[in-house]
Amino acid sequence: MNPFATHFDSLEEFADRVSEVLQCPITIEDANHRLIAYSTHEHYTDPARTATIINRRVPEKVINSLWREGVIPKLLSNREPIRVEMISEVGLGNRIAISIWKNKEVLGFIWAIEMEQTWTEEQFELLKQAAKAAKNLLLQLQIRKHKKEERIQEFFWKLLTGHFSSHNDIIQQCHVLNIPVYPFSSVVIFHFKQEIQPQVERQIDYLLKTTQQLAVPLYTIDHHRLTLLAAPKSNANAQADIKRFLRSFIAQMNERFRIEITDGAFGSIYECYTKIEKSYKEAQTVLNMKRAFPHDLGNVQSYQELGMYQFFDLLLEKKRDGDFYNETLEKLKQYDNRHHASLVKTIETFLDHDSNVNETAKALNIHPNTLAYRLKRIAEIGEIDLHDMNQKVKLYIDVKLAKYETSH
Amino acid sequence: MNPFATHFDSLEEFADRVSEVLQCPITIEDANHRLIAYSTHEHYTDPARTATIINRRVPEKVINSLWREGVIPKLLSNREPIRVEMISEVGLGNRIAISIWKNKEVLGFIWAIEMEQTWTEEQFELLKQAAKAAKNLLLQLQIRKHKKEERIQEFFWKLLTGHFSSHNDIIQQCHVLNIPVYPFSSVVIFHFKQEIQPQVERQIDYLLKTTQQLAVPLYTIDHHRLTLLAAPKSNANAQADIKRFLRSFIAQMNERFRIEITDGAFGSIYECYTKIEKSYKEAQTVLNMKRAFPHDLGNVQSYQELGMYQFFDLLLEKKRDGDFYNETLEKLKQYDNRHHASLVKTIETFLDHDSNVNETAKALNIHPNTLAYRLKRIAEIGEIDLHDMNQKVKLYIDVKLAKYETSH
DNA sequence: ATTAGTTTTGTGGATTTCCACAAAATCATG
DNA sequence: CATGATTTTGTGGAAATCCACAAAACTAAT
Repeated sequence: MNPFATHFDSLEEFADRVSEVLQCPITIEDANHRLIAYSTHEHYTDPARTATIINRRVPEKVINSLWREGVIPKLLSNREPIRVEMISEVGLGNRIAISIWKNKEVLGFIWAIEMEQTWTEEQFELLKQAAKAAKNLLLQLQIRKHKKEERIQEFFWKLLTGHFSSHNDIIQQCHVLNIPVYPFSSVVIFHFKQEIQPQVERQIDYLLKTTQQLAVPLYTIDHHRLTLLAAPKSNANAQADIKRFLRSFIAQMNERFRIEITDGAFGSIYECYTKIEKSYKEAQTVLNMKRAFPHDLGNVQSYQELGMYQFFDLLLEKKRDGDFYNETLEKLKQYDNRHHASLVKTIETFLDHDSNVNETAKALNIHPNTLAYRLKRIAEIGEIDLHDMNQKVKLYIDVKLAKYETSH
Repeated sequence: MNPFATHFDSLEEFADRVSEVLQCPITIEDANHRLIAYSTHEHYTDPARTATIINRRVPEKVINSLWREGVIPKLLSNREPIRVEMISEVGLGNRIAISIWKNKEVLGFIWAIEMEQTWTEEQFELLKQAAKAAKNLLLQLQIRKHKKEERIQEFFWKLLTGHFSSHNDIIQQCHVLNIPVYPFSSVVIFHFKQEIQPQVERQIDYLLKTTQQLAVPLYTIDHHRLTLLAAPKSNANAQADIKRFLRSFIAQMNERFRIEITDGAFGSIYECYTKIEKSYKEAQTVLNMKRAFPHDLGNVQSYQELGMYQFFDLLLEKKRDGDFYNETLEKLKQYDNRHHASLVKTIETFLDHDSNVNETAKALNIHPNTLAYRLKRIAEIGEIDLHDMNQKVKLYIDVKLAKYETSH
């Protein structure tokens, strides 16, 4: 006899019924640990549950603990209820949990708190039945969500490609689509090693929905790329917050799902939503430049950090028009060719290392005096004063620009 | 009785007649020391005269000597014949010279060599008569020249403004207009302190026609500016040759005529005549940048030396579009405003002096440790690594660009 | 192979730069 | 004007950079 084989008007009603049957507080989450429903009978409740109910989602540090303890991996691979030992650092009491399945996909979880008495075999059996019953209720939710999701996707692409010209129009649309609005935002792009498969999409969704480092009101997936709108909490260290998010997102995708992300980048942080297009372009520029200069821009992620490479596309265009002939560089190249030397490589490395002789010598595996000699020759042959910032800047840009041109 | 009161078919005939009458070699030059005619009777001839005849103009070093000795100034202010002592360093024998006048303008000169016998009063008188007779002959020459000059002016402006698209068309036009063609050329612009008056135009013409450091096939004058096409002799040190020309032209205008030239600049050196337009634009860019950055570009003359400022117009355009927001710079500016400090000035000077602490401290009149402290603060406040070339370059450009923007 | 010219590496000392610490001066603010 | 924070200047020693000189290695010709 199944106590859940009746019709429920809402998921709340269902949660209350499960709670009644099992005599303990019940929480139902979706696959991304968003709160879907919770029982309201008066029972003891642990701090983790309270926090979950208040924020309408499970706190990130709780999720992280559960991953570390192997609880969530077990739930994702196993249809049986499992007992979860107390994790007092994050306020989690003794729990019983079970995942809700549809075919091979996890739709959500039911969490129970194990009260004074240890659960009987019968109680475990009842929880399994509850999980089966929850499946249909969750499916209905999902269908409603999918329809909305499509409209949101289209809206996001319009934002990215600069389809709107008024900030207020955008805000209004957000309200209609129930997209939260934040004061500051930046476009983030991740480049994945493999093309992103539907299963990975769910994993991405999972991480984005569970992260609380910053808000991700919108995201979209396209081939190898995940593009999202990131809203840092404060403006003060927004830059740093986004960087931290990038790092942890890449790490978690790898640790939890063995998905490799080759690269991540983000554009400037803007207040006006019409600037999302610009931020998107900037993020793309960062990715392009990182591909062209993997060595130079290895740990650059933001458009700000891109420095002089910000305007390389502009310069390349002019260079293609035949401008920017650099006499010094041409003379050095010529010398390199005629005497198969490597003056250009030498000056590039020297400038890469902030004109520091020792560091450069190490990087080139040559004696510091050798470097000094070469620099003397470079100054002579290229007719350049290596203590003149303007000349050095021009030469540095031209060297890198020449590389950029051939890398295209 | 005037022995020159007859009709002469050519100036050569006239020169021979003067030579006959005075019993010595005669050379007639225009106001720019170009050879107009010379006598062919067999007499002793000094090396200076030989060289003049072969090159069809007086060698520059001879002209320079004559200026230094005060001979030419005297000829330009005085209608009497004068005796010129031998200047053996430049191969000049004992000479008698007189200027040819029309109203208040000197049209040219007659030079005689004083042979063994010292000239009599009568001979001086005959030379004066010859000078008067030469006037009409020279005037006819001038009229022919003026007409041609107008067509050449128009042609030069067309070249400067990119009116022609084929190199060969241009060369052909040059042949028609009798303009010599050179393998390499660059556009030079001089900016004069005062608007250029007709009298100064003649002085410019004089210097340009007499210089032999490089060829000046074309030039034009417009308000404060003299624009000319300079053809260096060799390609090897063309850059240096043009620089030398600039320096000496400015010096000579000042020394000889008390005319002040505020600035001079030149574009890249091109082979193809269609690139004259580009060289002209480049020279203009140099002048504009020098006006905006007098301190930074004090002794820059060529487009090559302009370095990174070459593309400032391009960058400014983008900056006006709202790109190139530099977080570091904004933070420093903000700090400067709030605490009326001078971090921006400090970092600018530091970068101006190639990141050299001691030099910068001297330039700012502060203790090196003060500078070190400020640099530490700059790194903290601007969140910049002052050993990262890329970041430094970006900051340097943005600092200068901000100045450029306000200077407009 | 020889040879002159160029490049690399090594050595040692003069000079400069860098840092840590501290005192003095200045500034902001109640 | 008292106070604490920030900035400037001073001192001295460790570390690094620079430079001159020379030997060795290498190259490109004859």
